[in-house]
Amino acid sequence: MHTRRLVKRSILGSRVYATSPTGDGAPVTGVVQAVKQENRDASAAGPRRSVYTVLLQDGSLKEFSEEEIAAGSNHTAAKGPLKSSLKQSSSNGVSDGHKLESGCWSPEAVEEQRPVDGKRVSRDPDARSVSLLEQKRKVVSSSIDVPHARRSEEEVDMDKVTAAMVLTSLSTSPLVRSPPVKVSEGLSGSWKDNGSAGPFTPSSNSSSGGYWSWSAPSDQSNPSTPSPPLSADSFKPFRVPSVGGVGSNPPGVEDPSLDEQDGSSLLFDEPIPRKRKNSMKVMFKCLWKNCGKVLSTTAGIQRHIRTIHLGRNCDSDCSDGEEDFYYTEIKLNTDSVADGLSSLSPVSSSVISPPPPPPSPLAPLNHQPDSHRPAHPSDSKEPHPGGTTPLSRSAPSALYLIHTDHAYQATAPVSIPSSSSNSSSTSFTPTNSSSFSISWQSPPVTFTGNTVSPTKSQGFGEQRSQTIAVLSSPPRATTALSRKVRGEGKKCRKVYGMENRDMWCTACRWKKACQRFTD
DNA sequence: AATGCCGGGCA
DNA sequence: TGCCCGGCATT
Repeated sequence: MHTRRLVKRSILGSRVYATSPTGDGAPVTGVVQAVKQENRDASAAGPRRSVYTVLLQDGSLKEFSEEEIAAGSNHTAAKGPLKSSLKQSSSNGVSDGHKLESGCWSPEAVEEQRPVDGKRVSRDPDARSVSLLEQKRKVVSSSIDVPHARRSEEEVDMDKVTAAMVLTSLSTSPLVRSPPVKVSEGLSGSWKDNGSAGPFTPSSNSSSGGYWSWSAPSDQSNPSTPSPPLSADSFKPFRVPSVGGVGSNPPGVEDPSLDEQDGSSLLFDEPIPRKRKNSMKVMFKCLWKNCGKVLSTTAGIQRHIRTIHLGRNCDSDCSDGEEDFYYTEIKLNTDSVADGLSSLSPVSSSVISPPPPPPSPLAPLNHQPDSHRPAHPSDSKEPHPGGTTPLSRSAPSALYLIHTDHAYQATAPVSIPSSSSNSSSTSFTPTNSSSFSISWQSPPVTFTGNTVSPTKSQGFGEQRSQTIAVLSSPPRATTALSRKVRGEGKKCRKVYGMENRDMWCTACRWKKACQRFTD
């Protein structure tokens, strides 16, 4: 049966070589559009039993006898109209042995080939009818190409329009200033490739290297490296609805708009629920001893470190990237502390506007060890303004993400007081120059160690992002620090159940942290 | 209540 | 070191 199907497929739509109809003997290529049986179509010029209607390269249809053509291996979609030749065609194999087997088309075979055809093919004993359907199938599939192409163009246009609209709305929105950036970013590749460390360079601030990380807090699984699969996954869902399921669109044309939609969808629709919360501000904190300077741009913080602490005056070009060691990225949820934090950035608080805040996400708090940095002062607790003790807890409010180029930079838990009910703006102040410690007022917060590496986009590939998720909760800081965050994924117990305990990983069997389904 | 897993005990 | 389990935290 398979062979039969192969034969059928090999003839129709196949590229063949034929002697030139002009008579000069020069070989021409064409695509077989139909096969006729000579005894049924006496008008056919073919001397033998089969006549092949071939669509030639110039678009004309010619009929050839078997001897006049040689089948090629390649299937090529027909591009021209074939109606005239369809009616009387019947299906045949390439060789004589196959072509006259009128009964060779078993209903199953036909059904299998045309599962979507509403008509009952199997009822028709006549092979010609069957082959007619086959022909139609070919024609349909081939004729689809044309409309598709047209449609995709329209779609692309629509996408462009949509993208433009989105852009317009976004760019005019006071809350969202970065999307325009994303557009340009999208051209260079999937914006998700930024990972958690992807630098966004606002068009208005490209030189200063303004940086917005749009990564999700929980993107820890792929800290800094691009994740094509992921982006592809998120790509499809949007692509399908927007393009209408039409395949084979010119990628070059379509991608930008797709990125656009994808991006906007990510911004507003949140395809991957837990991964796309980004109502965060990204700040960069100088980790230098006795310097808690917080800037809003990587360039700024780098410059600061380079000039102030490293004593270098040269441009970032001559930087060896050492600055990266001395600052950390702080991501913080802006939902409730945006205002309080705005006072944080002495430099360009205006530059950072709260990203579109989808209601607060799950709050993994990524915590950066600071151990490596020179004489880190932040171990000392910053006297909390409100007189509350560091561990005092009030209403939970926000979560903060602290990103660092190097996870080992920060060992001491950097705690950020979430200003919730009281002292919203005062609780988080780097003013205490000696340390940038923050005290917890809110429940579990997760710091992610992520590569800040603004330089990454500029060719600095050396920074590796390392993500360490540490959960610390104020109430039981001691135990919480040591205890691992409960994994979200399925564990052996869940997967295999108690009855299949022998299938568990050893860790699960020993009631230890699961090693098989790690999060 | 179920689940995940740390800490600790035992062989 | 491998194994097991009490007990706690989290869901």
